[in-house]
Amino acid sequence: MSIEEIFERYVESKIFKDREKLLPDYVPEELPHRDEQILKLASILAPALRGSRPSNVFIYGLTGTGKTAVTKYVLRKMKEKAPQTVEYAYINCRQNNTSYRVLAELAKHVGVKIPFTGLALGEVMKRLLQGLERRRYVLIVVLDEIDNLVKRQGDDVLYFLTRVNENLSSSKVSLIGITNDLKFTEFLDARVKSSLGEEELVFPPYSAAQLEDILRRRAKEALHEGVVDDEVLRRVAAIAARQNSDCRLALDILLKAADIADREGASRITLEHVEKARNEIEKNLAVDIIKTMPLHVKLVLASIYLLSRSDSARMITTGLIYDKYKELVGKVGIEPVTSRRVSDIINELDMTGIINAKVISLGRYGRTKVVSLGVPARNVEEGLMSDLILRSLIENMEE
DNA sequence: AATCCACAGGAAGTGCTGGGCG
DNA sequence: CGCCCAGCACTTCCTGTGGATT
Repeated sequence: MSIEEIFERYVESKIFKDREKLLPDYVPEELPHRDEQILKLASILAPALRGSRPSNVFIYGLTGTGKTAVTKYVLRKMKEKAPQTVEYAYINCRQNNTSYRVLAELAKHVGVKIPFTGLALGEVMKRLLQGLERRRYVLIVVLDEIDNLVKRQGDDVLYFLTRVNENLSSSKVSLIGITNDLKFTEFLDARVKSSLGEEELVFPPYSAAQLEDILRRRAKEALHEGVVDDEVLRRVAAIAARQNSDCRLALDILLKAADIADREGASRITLEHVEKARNEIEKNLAVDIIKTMPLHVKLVLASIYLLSRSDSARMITTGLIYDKYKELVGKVGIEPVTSRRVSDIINELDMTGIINAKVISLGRYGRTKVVSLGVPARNVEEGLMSDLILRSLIENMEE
């Protein structure tokens, strides 16, 4: 296929009308099945329109339940209504996962320049305060995936932000904390907890039927007519429903399936396209994470991988992993990290979902963690193989 | 009922990076 | 220039513990 043909095919796609409408950060004009949450959030935040400080809000809900979309949607509407008095700052705490970065990001919204490293935290807070004082508005700060911040750094920043109004006369600050960890508040200082949780909002998962409805509406915007039928939509909805009813995943699969169909030059999306899309998403997720892991993390993962294929009956425990890891490290000729560190690495891997780890007690034979792979072994292999050191290591072991 | 294994995982500290500020 | 800052990857030292075996 020539380059012209590829471009030509893309320009006059038989599948897409407007591909952007399926991208993850697109917020549609209507958010079906979230009316209750929209109205509640709007009524909580409404005082900002008159220039008074709304209550802080805490939003719970699993991934892909529309928390971020609803929040952005409501704030956008408010800003349209009162562009002079209302301002909002959306900060994702997964990307900005340190106290410093969150404050620096916030300062940027207020128009204060903060270098990305070097300053003392207290200094950043001072400058942020000065910046806020120069303004006259209600600033609504959205801290998305806030659990990432608190678990790693503690709640110092939150404490500062909940009390920031005491030091301000012209501007006001409200907080919206979003998390998908329902037990999150346990980590919080009591004062922060009560202040942040002035209002709470829970986002229940979508039902399969609701997912299907959302998909149908979105497909209408993004795809040409007749490209998907109900059977395909139902299938996508069913897959997502099994995964905690994650709507983002549902849209992701639909997009990928549409991409595959488009690339093949098909005129409709079939169940096979959906199946391929699902596999590809699953694979990419794992492979991408593995590729970017630091060396020792890869080595630990390689140990688990090798153990799981050598003796499938044997339970894989921390001690076994550490022995294998030392063996691998020896072959490469680098110094091993301590077992304490490996224990942390196993936990890190567990959090990504690439492995599953569970503490169990073997009675007399101690207390340990049993580990298993959380994704297909070939995906792990593919991820590890992209690293030259790991590649030669694994190929040697297989002989 | 007591013991004791094989770790789990907390606390504190080190050395390094990449940057301030005066 | 010298000193300070935050963050990260890691070490050192440590206390805690579920439950099969004695």
